[in-house]
Amino acid sequence: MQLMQTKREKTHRMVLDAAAKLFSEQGYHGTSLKSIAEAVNMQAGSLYYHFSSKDQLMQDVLNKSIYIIYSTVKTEMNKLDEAASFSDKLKAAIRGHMIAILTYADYTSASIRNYGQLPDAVHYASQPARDEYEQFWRALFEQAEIAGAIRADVDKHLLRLSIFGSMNWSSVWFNAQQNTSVEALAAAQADIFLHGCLKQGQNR
Amino acid sequence: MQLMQTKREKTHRMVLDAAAKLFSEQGYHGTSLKSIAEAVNMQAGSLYYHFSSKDQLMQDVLNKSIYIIYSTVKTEMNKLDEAASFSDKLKAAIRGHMIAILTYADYTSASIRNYGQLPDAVHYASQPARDEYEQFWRALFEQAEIAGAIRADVDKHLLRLSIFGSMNWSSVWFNAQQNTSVEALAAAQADIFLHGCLKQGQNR
DNA sequence: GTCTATAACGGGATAGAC
DNA sequence: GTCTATCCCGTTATAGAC
Repeated sequence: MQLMQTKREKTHRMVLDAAAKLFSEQGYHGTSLKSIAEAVNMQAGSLYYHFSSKDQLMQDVLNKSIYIIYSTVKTEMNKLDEAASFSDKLKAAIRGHMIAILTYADYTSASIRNYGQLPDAVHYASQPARDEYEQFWRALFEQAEIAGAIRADVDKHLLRLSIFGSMNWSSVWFNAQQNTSVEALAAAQADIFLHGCLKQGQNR
Repeated sequence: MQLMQTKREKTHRMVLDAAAKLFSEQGYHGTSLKSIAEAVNMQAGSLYYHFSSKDQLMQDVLNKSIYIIYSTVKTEMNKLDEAASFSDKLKAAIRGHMIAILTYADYTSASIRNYGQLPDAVHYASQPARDEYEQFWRALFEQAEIAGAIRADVDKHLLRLSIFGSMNWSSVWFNAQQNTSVEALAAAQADIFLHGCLKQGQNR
């Protein structure tokens, strides 16, 4: 086991962190290699010792972002015992996704905010990992439907996309919010999607 | 009243339409004036007869996008009679926002997807209009709270942001979905936020 | 109104010194 | 490993012809 990082590995990581931050703030095309290099006190040309191209850099940010999100969600799901209800599972999945998104905001928001605006090659290279994660969510709602946990007239497909939209959009506004914990936020998100906002038995 | 458009006005609009489409697909920084000009069979230099700069072009796209969304929402709200419940109002507001977003997808998605990735001057110039629209939604939920329509333990602020996230994210995935009408989609969105997805009285 | 030509600049990427 | 120097290309914007 090799916990000590070589200088090469440390710098590699610092560059990737800086790239993620700038890609998330200014977009892929709005970020120059020079600005990434400046963020780590280097010259632009030096980056090529660590990365073969700007595309490669973005690629690595994307892959890391998807890995962080999916593995955090898996961790939260694994905390559940076998008798967990659909509500518990959805809450855990949302908690994992939100923790990942808001804790590793540079990576995940770089991924989310540049989605669909990247060179085709970069986009396609990250598609398989994205699909695999999406498949996890599809399965979650399919199981819930089979178990009879969700209303029959709710479109599962739309429900999933709605939840994704809410969660992902939080990476845009979260910085402004210092008062709420990520855990509380995730719980409140889940509550809205599980029970809606109307007062019980009320329709006004 | 002047319905006839001059050639100048027609071309101006065609250029703006092309810019909105490309800004939405490739982002502000990823879009060159040359590609906008090509989309309307012109040379890049000729655009400057109609617009003073690339920033100005983006500025106009943003303003038009916000105007379209807010005015469509107002139109839907005005269709309600005075006795309308909070449910009716929320449904109408969501319907208006969704109709605007999905019908004028080039403009609205150019605005949504480039949010926070634009030059400061461009961003700030559109802030007042954005704030005004946000204020409409804030007021909607404040009235609902006073009227006792929403659960006391629901965070109004988060609820609004969640709904915005869901709606805005739909501009990312909607192209893939040809089977559902915008009206039906909006109604389903509203239903999820009003009533949640759980089967009544169920918590599994 | 639109064209062509061009100025002025910044971008990604490479080569070789150290 | 990082630097400097440089190549080559695309970008925004302007000027003047038509």
